[in-house]
Amino acid sequence: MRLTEAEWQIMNALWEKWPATARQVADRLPKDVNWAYTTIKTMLTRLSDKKAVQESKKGHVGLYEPLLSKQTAQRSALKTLVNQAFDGAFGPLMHFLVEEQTLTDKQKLELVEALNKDEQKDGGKEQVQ
Amino acid sequence: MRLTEAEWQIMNALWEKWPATARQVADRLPKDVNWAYTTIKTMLTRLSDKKAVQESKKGHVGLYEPLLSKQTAQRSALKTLVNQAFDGAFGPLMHFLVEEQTLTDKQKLELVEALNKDEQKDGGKEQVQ
DNA sequence: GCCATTCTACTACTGTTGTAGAAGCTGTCA
DNA sequence: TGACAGCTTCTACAACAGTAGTAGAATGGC
Repeated sequence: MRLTEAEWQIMNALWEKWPATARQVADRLPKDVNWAYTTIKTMLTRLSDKKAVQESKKGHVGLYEPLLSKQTAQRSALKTLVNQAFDGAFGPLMHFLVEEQTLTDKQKLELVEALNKDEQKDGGKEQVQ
Repeated sequence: MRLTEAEWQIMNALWEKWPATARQVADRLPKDVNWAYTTIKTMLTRLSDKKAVQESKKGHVGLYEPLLSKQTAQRSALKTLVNQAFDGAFGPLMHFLVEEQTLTDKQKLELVEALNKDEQKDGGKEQVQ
């Protein structure tokens, strides 16, 4: 499932807490996103057409909830990125992240920690320090 | 600079080796990309309009070369992804990469190695370029 | 010199995305 | 009971993305 930029905004707002009405979604959008209410409705309808969200009615008011999980969407966005920009392999992406002034030292530290935790989980071999 | 999916294909072919003619770009596209020659020309022209490539003439034949580096394009694609899908922070992306069955053990190893190398580099004195 | 091939420039069509106005329901409060 | 607030559906439309046809200029082989 492919989300457009605007759709990500909506979905992010929805993932935050759901079910939600269109109004609630609107209220949760970043302040710099100044869309008309109808714009949000349109987006939600389109997302519903794409089966990324599900709409139900409480009275005459629409309630929305995600059908697509954030994780799944992230996974597929990442896959698209890797395919189109990093020769289809994670290696180059990793390389890029580590080498290309993209990560702060703090982030590198976090990454090392995450990896260590992961290694332990996996059965604990050598540690990174 | 924002590249569309089709534009990535073209740019990838161009980054491979340049300057290149439209024909050469066409020949380098993945086999499953079956675009008419004119489609590639159109793309190259659009990329030239966007200043992502530069066109020059050798006789009446166009020669193309990238103005936008792959690295820069990667960086900005990554930034967009992180902003839209990972709450604008690299932490969640890292977390995702490490935790979500995305990385093979081999990739993790590579990553650890890259990080270690990087630490050494950063830990020492200034770099000579 | 002429024809087939190969380029180039220009134009066009289609679908998708971003954005929103208009107008019609419904519940509520004075 | 009627005015209003707030919701909904419908409709629109411009910009962009993907894709390619057409026509004319240049080139190369014979």
